Amino acid sequence: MTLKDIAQELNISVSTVSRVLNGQDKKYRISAKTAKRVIELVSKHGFTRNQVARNLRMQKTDTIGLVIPDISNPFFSNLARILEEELRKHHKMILLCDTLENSALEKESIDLLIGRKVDGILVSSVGLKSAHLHNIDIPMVLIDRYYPDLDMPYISTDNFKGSYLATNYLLKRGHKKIACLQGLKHTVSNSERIRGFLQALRDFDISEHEVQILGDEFSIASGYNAAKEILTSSDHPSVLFTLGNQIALGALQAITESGYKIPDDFSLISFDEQPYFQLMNPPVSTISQPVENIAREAVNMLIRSMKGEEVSSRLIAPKLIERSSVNSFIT
Amino acid sequence: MTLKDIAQELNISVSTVSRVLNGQDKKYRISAKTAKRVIELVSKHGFTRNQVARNLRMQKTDTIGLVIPDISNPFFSNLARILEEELRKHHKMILLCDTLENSALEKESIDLLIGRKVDGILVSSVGLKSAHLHNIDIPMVLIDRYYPDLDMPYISTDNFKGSYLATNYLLKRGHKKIACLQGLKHTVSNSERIRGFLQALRDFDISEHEVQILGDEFSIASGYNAAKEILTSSDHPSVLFTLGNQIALGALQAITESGYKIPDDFSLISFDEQPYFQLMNPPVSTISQPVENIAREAVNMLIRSMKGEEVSSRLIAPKLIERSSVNSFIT
DNA sequence: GTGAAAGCGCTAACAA
DNA sequence: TTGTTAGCGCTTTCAC
Repeated sequence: MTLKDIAQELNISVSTVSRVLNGQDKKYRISAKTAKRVIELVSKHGFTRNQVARNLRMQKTDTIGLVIPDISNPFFSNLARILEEELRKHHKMILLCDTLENSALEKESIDLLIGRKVDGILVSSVGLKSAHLHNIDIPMVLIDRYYPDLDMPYISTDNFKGSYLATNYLLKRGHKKIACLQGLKHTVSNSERIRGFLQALRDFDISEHEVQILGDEFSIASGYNAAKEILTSSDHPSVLFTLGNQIALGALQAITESGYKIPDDFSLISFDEQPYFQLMNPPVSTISQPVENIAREAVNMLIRSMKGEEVSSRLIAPKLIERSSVNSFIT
Repeated sequence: MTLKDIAQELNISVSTVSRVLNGQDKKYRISAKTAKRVIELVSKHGFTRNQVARNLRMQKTDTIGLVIPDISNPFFSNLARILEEELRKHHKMILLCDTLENSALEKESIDLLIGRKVDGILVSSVGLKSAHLHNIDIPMVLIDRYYPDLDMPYISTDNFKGSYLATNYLLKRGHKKIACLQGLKHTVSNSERIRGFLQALRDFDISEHEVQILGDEFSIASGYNAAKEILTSSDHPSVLFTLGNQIALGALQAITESGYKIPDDFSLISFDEQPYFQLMNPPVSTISQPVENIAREAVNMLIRSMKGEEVSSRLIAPKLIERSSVNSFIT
């Protein structure tokens, strides 16, 4: 069923139908009677107008591309949930692209979104390179994973600060040998967290040589493997600092399997709070990211950017949640 | 940039450009030279053809609507991840609709998807009523949440069986007073789980009056509140059976806060395995849903349904994962 | 107060 | 081997 069908059935023109359906009957001074006839027929038949045709004509789609590395990671699924909610307020739908932390897929996804003429793109870039983000003339906001030197607005946790906070906390409690279990190298989230980690060490006059940095993915498997390696090495650190919630899960699994106890044998602190951390044995101290703020602000920025306004990037400070997974050597 | 621009620049017709871009140059015997000129220009300018126009002309969009109650629930985000991966193999993208467990939003979402002319819809229905799913002439597969008496293919966990399995396990270990913490009433997942629970009781000659059923959402908050109510009541059950992963998280939180120990004070078993359950104190026994199978099969069914093939519904049996959160009174 | 018609960018039937 | 053209369903300018 199309506007044309309705027009024919009522013996009026498609333009009139279109106008009524767009609530422009006042504006075009269409008689209340005609408007009523249209409305009634439409609701009787349950007609929904063809958005594809409309999008083509209007040169906009009311669709936003969401490009994220892994929707099954609770950090991103929480983000997605709020983004969706906020975007709906602006009558926009989300085209979802999960890039599986793969740069090639990310590039491909963005090309697909451009072809589909989305009105804007929210992307949490895998992050190794940003070439595919240049010269895109669709409003775009980087979220969580950004490129500091790319001229494109971003909104993210202040990963440096968060990591500094965590490391400083460890150092103040007398930890000197720290093993840092990182995520995907060369992503900003990871390198900023590493940077914060190293800066805190430096401020405490601890040499980088006393710490270890292991792992290569924001995944359970990577956390598990890295932790296993640590546990079987002769030179034990006193604490593990995991740079993501999934990494922590993997590390905890390895520790549990090996029969070690937290915090007696190893302390643990993790980036990226999740509800289950407080229920672990013992409850795990974490750095909590302002997911809700990030999501709302991202939509805000994108919408403004779509209106042609200038928007400036922002980093939001995370918080330390102290629980009982970190031992203290200071009396 | 459009096909027309390219055509003009090369002094050929749009149809030739279109044909080359669709890889139909052989079919239409377009000279290798012409084809090459097109390809070169296109790659030089980084042209992506307008899918909106193409979709209108082709009467299909290569887009699938995904309608789920809560993308932030790990069960659904895991599902979404695999669905996305599978659909990409068929060159389909996902339009995401999170209904926030709200029937009105679900109806609205489906209408929007119909307007956008998606090629198919995957829906995990909130479930209270199914009226809005009647008379939809787009291929549709129900996933996880279905309507048994609606003539629409579905794929889901066998919730009855899973719940029976869990309850039977409890009963065999001597539990008689069970508190069941349910999710959203009138959703199939919930009512089937309740049915399995009650059936197991009946098979053990235990009266329904000896058990409690509390809660009303698949959320942390609902689990927390229900558990609080149980903990403060005079008539303690020996075990909590939570019907969803989020409910379990809430219940565990309440138990921990109240200072009770699992399984000494209360036993606990939960529907819907997640990685963190094995890391709890103590590790929580669960019913594990075959998420990956469900996702792959859903896509399979939808694709076949889009080809006009008949597809039949299926329930997949879940598994019991025994850990140490359930006490035994049998010696 | 309403209608005719152009055109969004593409594909494909038909023509040459 | 390539071009012309109709038309997908809608919005909107211009005309009456």
